[in-house]
Amino acid sequence: MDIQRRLAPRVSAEDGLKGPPRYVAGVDLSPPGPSGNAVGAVVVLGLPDLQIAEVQVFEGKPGFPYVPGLLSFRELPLVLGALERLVTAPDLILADGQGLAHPRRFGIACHLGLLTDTPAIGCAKSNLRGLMEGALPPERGAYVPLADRGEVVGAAVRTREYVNPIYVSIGHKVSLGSAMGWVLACCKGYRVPEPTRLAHLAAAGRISSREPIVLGNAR
DNA sequence: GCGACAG
DNA sequence: ATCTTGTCGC
Repeated sequence: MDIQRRLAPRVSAEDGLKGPPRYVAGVDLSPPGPSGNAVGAVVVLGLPDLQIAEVQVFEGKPGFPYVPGLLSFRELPLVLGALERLVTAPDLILADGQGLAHPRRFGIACHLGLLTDTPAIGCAKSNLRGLMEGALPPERGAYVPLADRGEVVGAAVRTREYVNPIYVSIGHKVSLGSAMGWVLACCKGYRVPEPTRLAHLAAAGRISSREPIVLGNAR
């Protein structure tokens, strides 16, 4: 997509945060239901406690199919709808997908960061672009750079001992080193960061609005 | 041409 | 994203 190639140069890898973020948001989109509608969700957490500060959702019909490399065009319209309902402005946004680790260096985290002019980080559960430079040690916090076409586009980060890594890459207004630090600060016992994990639950309707934190495993 | 392919 | 039982506990 030409839009991605045109916007990619506007991504900033400089740290845009003065100190640690006070509010971190996670965003996600549910799969479409029987009606064809999906739900974009945003969950804002306070740092360093990771307590829920606010939850917002926005339901509608995705206007774009899932195409690898074009995820942001499917997910962002509904996610932005949820973000516009926020009262609590996040200092940092975590997206479920890639940032720079993308064929055109413009994954969903870059797109979201530019559109909101907010520091953003991509946290994907699987790899899309880049090869791990070496072996990944098994302990939490270990990481190896992801290289693609001679550039470091992100890192595979072990967020729990002995579990598969997540793929962290820059979205906007953040350095890779800071991004990895904040992602780890957001991981509390699960493979994925709390903000995106909770956004996933909120999109699925498993989190009502604000107060109760639903327990780990239920069906 | 072939393979790979975030959610 | 989804399809699914038993198995394991770093």
